Amino acid sequence: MGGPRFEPVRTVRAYERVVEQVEEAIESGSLSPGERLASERELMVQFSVSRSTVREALRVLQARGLVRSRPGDPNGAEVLPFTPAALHKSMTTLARVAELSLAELVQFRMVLDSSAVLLAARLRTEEQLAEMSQAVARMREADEAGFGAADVAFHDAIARASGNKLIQVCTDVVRSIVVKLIAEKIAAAPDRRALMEQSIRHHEEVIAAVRAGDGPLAARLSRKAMYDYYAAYVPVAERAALRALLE
Amino acid sequence: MGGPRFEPVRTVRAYERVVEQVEEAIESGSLSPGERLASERELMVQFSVSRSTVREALRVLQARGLVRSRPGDPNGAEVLPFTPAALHKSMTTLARVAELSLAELVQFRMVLDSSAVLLAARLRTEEQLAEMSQAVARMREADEAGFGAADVAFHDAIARASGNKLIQVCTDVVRSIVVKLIAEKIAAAPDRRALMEQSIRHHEEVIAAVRAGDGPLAARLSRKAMYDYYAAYVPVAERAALRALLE
DNA sequence: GGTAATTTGTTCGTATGTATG
DNA sequence: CCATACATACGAACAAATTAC
Repeated sequence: MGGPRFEPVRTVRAYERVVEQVEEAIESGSLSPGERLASERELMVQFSVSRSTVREALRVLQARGLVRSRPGDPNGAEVLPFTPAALHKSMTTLARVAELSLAELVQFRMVLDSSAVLLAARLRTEEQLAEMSQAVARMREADEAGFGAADVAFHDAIARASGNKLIQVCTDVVRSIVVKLIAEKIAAAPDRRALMEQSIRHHEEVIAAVRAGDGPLAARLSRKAMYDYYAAYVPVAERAALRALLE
Repeated sequence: MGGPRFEPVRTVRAYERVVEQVEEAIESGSLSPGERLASERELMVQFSVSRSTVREALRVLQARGLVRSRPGDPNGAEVLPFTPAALHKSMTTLARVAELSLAELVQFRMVLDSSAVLLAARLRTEEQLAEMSQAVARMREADEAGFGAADVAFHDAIARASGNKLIQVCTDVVRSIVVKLIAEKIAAAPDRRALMEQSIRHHEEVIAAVRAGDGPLAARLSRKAMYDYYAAYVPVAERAALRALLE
């Protein structure tokens, strides 16, 4: 005994080796968005594997949102710019199989959004502040269809002003999941118009606090705004967990 | 003109149709973890597609962490219990291709962890409080190798006590990414022992605040603890963004 | 323990629809 | 319109691995 410490061998499939190499090339930047991979027939030569193996690897890379291939394209598969599509997909799956409640999703939004607004109050530029104001202006002038889009633009401006790309991406992903869950309920709300106007007032208060540089106040207002907008769709028993964030 | 409004047709690949059906079965619960899919040869009959198509679909489902297949397994592919592996993968990819800085990752941890602790101060059970104390006790008695594991256990107990599964998963994913980024630096820190003791004191203060039910205090202490532990590894220019969360 | 049967991993060949020039 | 090259999809075959008898 006392010999070399061997490690268990994990048999790694051929297609995985292909995936690893292409993934590494993309994530390290040696393959940039817009560039093309070689054709499948060429890749099978470069990797010394069969066509099927190349294709299985491409399917995995496509599922991860890294490349896209189209039939007939004389160039090979296209390297895609990063999109949070894969993150969105896995978080949606999480929401379904882990049975995330609407309350948990809204609570998560309250946390991220208020944190973004706290940071934005410190770090925002004048341009970003103008974007927020313009978004709210569009919310006021928009019909019920355009309201949602302007609201997204507002929250996205906040998230960008936070200076944290991870907050920005997660905010966007979770927001779209929440909206998809209750879009019809929101559209069918009897007091839709009143809710929209209340939301606009809340947004203006948040902007005022951000402009004044009062991060903690802006964060509190942001949480309150989100609670008032979504609480009606959350079962009564779970609202207490949301209110715990309102102090 | 004035005829029916046709919609653009998105050609959908055969393997995608297979993926959709299996995915729907799993996410809706009609296929549960531990259950088996039919063998590839049977699936090609059920879906009326070739074996290659079945395999491409299985590769995608495997990449999403929903199933696993092993060579020779007389049962088909196994439906897996949910793990955040896919979420972890896509967030790691995000970190690399979007060039997330360590500062952004630590900032995100500060936001999530302090929110979890804020909620935990309200919602924790006595058992969860005991788990936190036990974890800190293990941190004190552990060597430098066991310290990290006990620290993970502490933060996981906090996250679970928050009552929000999304916070719990994201905390875990981002933590592991951060640790992977700077594990060697932490291990090589000259004042490692002092940092560990300081961290233990901070954790005890957080527990005391949670026990007292003072969420805002616990949250502040949590942010301070994380800042003190990680700031040394963050470039000086980016530390200001972290301090913005310390009020 | 050894052998047979079945399954996945992988390869190869072929046909078809599609995009480019 | 045609020729070329491509991705999509199918089917047959062999190797490697696992289970069950």
